[in-house]
Amino acid sequence: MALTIFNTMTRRKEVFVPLEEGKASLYCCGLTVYNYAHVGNLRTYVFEDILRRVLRFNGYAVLHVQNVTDVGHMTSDGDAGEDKMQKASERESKSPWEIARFYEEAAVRDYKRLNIEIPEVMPRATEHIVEMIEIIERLEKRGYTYTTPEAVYFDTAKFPDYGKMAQLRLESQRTERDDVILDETKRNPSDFVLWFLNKPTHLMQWSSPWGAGYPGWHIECSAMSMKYLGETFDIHCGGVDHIPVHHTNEIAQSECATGHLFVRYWMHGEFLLMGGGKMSKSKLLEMKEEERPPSTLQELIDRGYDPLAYRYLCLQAHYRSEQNFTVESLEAASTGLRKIYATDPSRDTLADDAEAYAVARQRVLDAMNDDLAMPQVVGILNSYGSYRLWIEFDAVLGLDIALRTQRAEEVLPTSVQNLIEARNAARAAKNWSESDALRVGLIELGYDVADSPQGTTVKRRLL
RNA sequence: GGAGCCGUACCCAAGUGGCUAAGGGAGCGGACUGCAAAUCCGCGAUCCAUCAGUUCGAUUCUGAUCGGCUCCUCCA
Repeated sequence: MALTIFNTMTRRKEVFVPLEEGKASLYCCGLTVYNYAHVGNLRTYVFEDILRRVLRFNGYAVLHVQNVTDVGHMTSDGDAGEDKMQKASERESKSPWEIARFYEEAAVRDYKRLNIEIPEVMPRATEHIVEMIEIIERLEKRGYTYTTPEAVYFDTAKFPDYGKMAQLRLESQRTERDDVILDETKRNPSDFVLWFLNKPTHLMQWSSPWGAGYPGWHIECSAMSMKYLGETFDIHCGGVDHIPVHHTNEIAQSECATGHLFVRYWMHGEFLLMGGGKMSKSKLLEMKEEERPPSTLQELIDRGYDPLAYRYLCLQAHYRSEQNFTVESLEAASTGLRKIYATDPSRDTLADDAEAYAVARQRVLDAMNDDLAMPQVVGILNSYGSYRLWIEFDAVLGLDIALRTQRAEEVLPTSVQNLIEARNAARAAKNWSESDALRVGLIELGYDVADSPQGTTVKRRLL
């Protein structure tokens, strides 16, 4: 089965045909570096990692770009909102640049722990101001902009296809809510900022043809994606929340600047839910201690979970479905992954039957290529329980199966050996209380103890 | 006010107009063990929120109702 992916633009599954044979260009809206990535962010990055691995499994050379948003932007298009970079900067008494680097490094660390492959290019917004200005100039030349004392705006009325992907009906988009601050200098509510002007309190400032200021939020993705992937490229990813605003605006400014198609396939990852809704600080605080799932990868690790258990959990829900994240589901994933690691290569009957193996392999491949149906992939793999099959598809799953199963062969430290000897002696003497106490000691050190007719085996716990 | 999504066993979660509604975890039964843990084997929804309708036949299509969520505002 040819690789098929769901394109948000057409709302249909489409066969993936790249622009250039054998190559796949991929841009993922990425890191905002004013705080640690939370597990919800990470779910989306895991999805994108699976996508790049599936593309490669299908033989494509992948060029994957993920931006680093290190410019803070105002919450609203006006001047009244809070800027998250600036806020973090004040909170931690560091410059915005230091904040950005710090959290960028933290994110890369999370990536590695989750076996998320580092994208080939991770451009920083602050290092591409020139490219952004160039695009705004192109837009200006073509008559798509207007300038007020507040900012240079994109005039959405000039782009008839505006809001096409999000299926926005602009006439009914007029917000009724009073918590949204409107910028009175805008011509249309949907117009958005390309370049902010006259914001003296903003810490990051650059000079531009329109005056000192800083870029609007959306322009960085247009500038950096086109710089590294070309004016038209294959796949653009992000969270579903980006569909109505961010990606809608990216399409508008990119296509108006170049005059042709920006992205061929749009893919969006759904949200991770906590406590029945999108995760938020207030919601987390409302939850009881024992029911509150970890919200960052570090917290997850501190609470004794393996990062790959979280990755495995992500694989068990489809990327286009919301996923409930609970302590219980994380526990379940953890146990499930441990059992995968316990798969016995010597009992792999499927591996010896070439025909049956080919059938099984094809089933998995078909599921994987059907819009990344990873829950089905995992389901099929679990039902076969074939070590060889797990290993082959671990190239996509990224669960370190070969590595972890081999680790069980390692030599035990002498302190552990001594405990085992002592316990064996106690067992020979049928001194069960002593034997049990020694076993507790071994378990506390992180070892599994198993007594069988063939003797006692002790293995380090993997998860 | 507008747009859209979802509701499958105790939990997480696939799926299909009609063969036995995946898979995982928990639970239960058994094997193993001195007892355990781990592991292995077996069991689990006559039913897919509710109510109508379309259909020879619907969990899967349509409509309504109830419940939950998301977006329209920075957001994965």
